[in-house]
Amino acid sequence: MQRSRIKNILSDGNAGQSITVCGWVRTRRESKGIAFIALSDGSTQDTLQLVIPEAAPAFQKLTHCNTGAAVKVTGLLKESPAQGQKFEVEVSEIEIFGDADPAAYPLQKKGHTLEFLREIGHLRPRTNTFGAVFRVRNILAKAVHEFFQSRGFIWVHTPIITASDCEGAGDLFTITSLPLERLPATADGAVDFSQDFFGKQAYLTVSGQLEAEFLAMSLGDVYTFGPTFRAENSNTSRHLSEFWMIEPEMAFADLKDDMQLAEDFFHFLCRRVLEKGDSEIAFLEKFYKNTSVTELRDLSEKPFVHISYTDAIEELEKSKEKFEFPVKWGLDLQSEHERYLTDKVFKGPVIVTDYPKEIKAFYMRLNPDEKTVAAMDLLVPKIGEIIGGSQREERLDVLTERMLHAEIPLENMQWYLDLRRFGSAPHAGFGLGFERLVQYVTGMHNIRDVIPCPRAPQTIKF
RNA sequence: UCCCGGGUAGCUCAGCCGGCAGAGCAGGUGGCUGUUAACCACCCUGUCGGGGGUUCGAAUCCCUCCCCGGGAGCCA
Repeated sequence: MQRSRIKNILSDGNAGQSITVCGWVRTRRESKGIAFIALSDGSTQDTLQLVIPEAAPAFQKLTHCNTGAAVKVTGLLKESPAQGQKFEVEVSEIEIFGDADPAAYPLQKKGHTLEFLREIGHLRPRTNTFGAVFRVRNILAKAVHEFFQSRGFIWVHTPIITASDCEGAGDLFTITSLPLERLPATADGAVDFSQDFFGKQAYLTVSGQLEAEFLAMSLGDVYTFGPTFRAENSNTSRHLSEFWMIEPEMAFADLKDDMQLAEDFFHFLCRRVLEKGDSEIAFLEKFYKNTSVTELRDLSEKPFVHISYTDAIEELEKSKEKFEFPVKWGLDLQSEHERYLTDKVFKGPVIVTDYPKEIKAFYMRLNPDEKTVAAMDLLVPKIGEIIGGSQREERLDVLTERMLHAEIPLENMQWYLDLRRFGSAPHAGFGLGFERLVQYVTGMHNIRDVIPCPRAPQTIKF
């Protein structure tokens, strides 16, 4: 179907040209002798104003042209004599593909709460809010590839179905083709997964990191960008059961390189959103006031604050703030502690490094003090942890000992230990929760509003 | 999973010390020569989340279940 996109019309159109556009009616306003329609086609934040004079044959069809209707219009592009838009289309013909009964269509020309829109997930992308969010999401996704590709990172596709169950990254979904109504059992009553599809228990991945490591240890610098699954019973505005994660992994790199990469990455992403999503951010800023162009500009330039876990604890201990949870070296930072650091002390993103080994994963490299590991978390205001990374333990003996201590069965992990047996080298990487990034950039409070089909405990639609 | 707060018209909410079910927006009809979530007038709208109980009488009080939101934990 021959049609022009509204985005292109508004940026490159010439007054006087004849155009055809397709889209959905946002609002219709009528006066005596003239009618106006705001049309959206999803290509941009702005709507296209259609003007229908009474004399045009299209005027007679307006009763079926309600909010939500899908239409095709042909007309003349003109400079708009009124304030509010550069161009408008004087419509000569209008074709209605599908109307939308105003009495039944849930999206009318009024404000709706995000909670209500969450209940109509299939229609909410038609709102200007969700249009903005999903376009920003696309800008960010593209920027992720641009950033890594420009630096010579190779995009690797780690498995979604995995046999690794030992990452300590939360509960896993088991996938099986066994008959659920009659599961085969072993002698001791457990499910006999040897009869399952893969001959052993299989899961949906909670992270591509371990696989990314062996790819980094052969291809150099790599990154993953794909879906991740956690079966945790988390009911918060920051957790999803299915989310997208980005995990770069670099060979011949230490924690410093890792932090530099995270910072450059974050800066680049913010810059791209400002360049490509300015009208989306401006809209979200105007309506929700949880994000701002100035803040993003700041984020895209300002160097991150770095603080060690030990110094962070000291900072928290000397604060007069009343915390619900205790602050003590060796205990993990709680949300309230992280928020204090980002919102009150440093007023921006903070990288916390060198956490006690007991509270971090087995694969993180043991520091010379033998008490802490070369880990780093990027904390941002409001959201909290958005990136978690580390230099990986490359020494076979140290890694083996830490795995034994963490009670990780070595027999399934020989492939991982092989990387330390043959041509081991320092390497580092991190994981970035993509939805948290979108959340942070758009200012959406609830993570369920930055993914088209959110999956969470007791929540699955479509 | 735990702690709070909610569920009343299509949407947002008032009514909650028991006594006839309300408002704004949306929608409909009419008016208006250029509107910007237009404006003005009139009209329509109910399983008061489900079930049980107390009472002459329950949206309102009690029990219970379901759902939604906020916070916490876990994490990205």
